[in-house]
Amino acid sequence: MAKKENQQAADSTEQKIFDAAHEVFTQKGMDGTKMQEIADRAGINKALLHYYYRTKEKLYESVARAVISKAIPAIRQIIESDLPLEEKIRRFIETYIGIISRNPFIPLFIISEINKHPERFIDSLMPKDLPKPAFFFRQVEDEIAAGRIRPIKPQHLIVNVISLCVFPFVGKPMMRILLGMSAGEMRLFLEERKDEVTNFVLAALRP
Amino acid sequence: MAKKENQQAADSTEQKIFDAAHEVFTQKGMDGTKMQEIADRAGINKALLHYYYRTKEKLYESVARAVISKAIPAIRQIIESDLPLEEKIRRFIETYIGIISRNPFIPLFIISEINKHPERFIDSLMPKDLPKPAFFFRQVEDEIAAGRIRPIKPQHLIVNVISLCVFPFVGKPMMRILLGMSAGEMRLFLEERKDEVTNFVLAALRP
DNA sequence: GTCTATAACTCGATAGAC
DNA sequence: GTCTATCGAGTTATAGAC
Repeated sequence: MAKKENQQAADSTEQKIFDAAHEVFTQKGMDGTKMQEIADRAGINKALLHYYYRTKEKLYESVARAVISKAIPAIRQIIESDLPLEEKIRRFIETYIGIISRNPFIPLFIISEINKHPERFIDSLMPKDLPKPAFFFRQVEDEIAAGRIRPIKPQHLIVNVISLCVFPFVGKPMMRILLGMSAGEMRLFLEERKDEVTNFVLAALRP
Repeated sequence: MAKKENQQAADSTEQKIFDAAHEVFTQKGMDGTKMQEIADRAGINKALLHYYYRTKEKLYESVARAVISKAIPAIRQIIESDLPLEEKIRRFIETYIGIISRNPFIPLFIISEINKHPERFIDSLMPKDLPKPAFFFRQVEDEIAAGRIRPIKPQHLIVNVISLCVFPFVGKPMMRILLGMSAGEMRLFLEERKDEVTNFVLAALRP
């Protein structure tokens, strides 16, 4: 199992704090998180948190930065690759849903925190190497011009794909209630999403 | 303009408090909201908040209950109607995106708060008259059997439609950054979603 | 009903012993 | 490095005058 890159050994105090903070912050957000809860989960006391990370703010930033910079590169690589469009869409969906399944709290964390502090994210937490969708857009337009897919604005296509991948995880509790599913049924249902989203998107693109 | 149903006249103190609380709670959530800010926005002082709603918790519950019970009936009506499937999908998307456009903070509020306090929602805030998707499911299966639409699990169809409607609004700031849009461009882009989602879904359903 | 003043409490942060 | 104890700022909640 991989360690957090620029962190200490997995069971150092600093790492235990970081892991505990990661868990609590991503589930409860900045405001909802208490330093006491992080300390409890790390099996130490509050004073130590401040010894390693001077303030709650700094600990939060450390977590947020790690979360964001971990989420982006995989996506970027696919978006900017020169795979043919259909294969690119397949891999994007496969990879994206895979990441979210393994980190189900991350999307809502990012969305909530961007909404609450847009400046902080844009100014200091946003990585500089965002995916550049320009090439992907040209690719879509070429396929449309060649009559191989139905006309659609590339921006809408990308937003549609992301929506179909992310939202069912973000809105899981809502969906469960609406569809009347048990926790187990919901898990199975979400596992089907890779195939479902791929089929749905490719079907929508047929000329 | 309609008044909140079971509330006092629109400019009574109690109503002013409720409206202010509605605005702040839906944008900042339970934890992010300060009673002082609600008091300021209502043009009164903190003590009065406690006079009308004994605790912050009770005020929050009052708002949350109103938000949820307002969001559901319009949807329910369409889902359970006996319109033909295509028309039902058209109206659902039209209505749903319309509601969200006019109340852009509501979806994220509901999603965040369900995730933070699932028990509270399910136990005490969920209305009893949830939309019953059973009839809609049968309708989808009939269309598939008749060969009029491509085979798809009805549960996935409904989740797909909701995802396409809701997520772009919830993830607006993220989408703006990714697509490099100005606030104005984003507004126009979201206005196109009614048509885009309708076309996309109906295209995906072609046999 | 509405206000001012303040009590009671929560929580991030620090001091200081070991 | 780690702990206990405590401070101090900020918030919810109440007491009491008008």
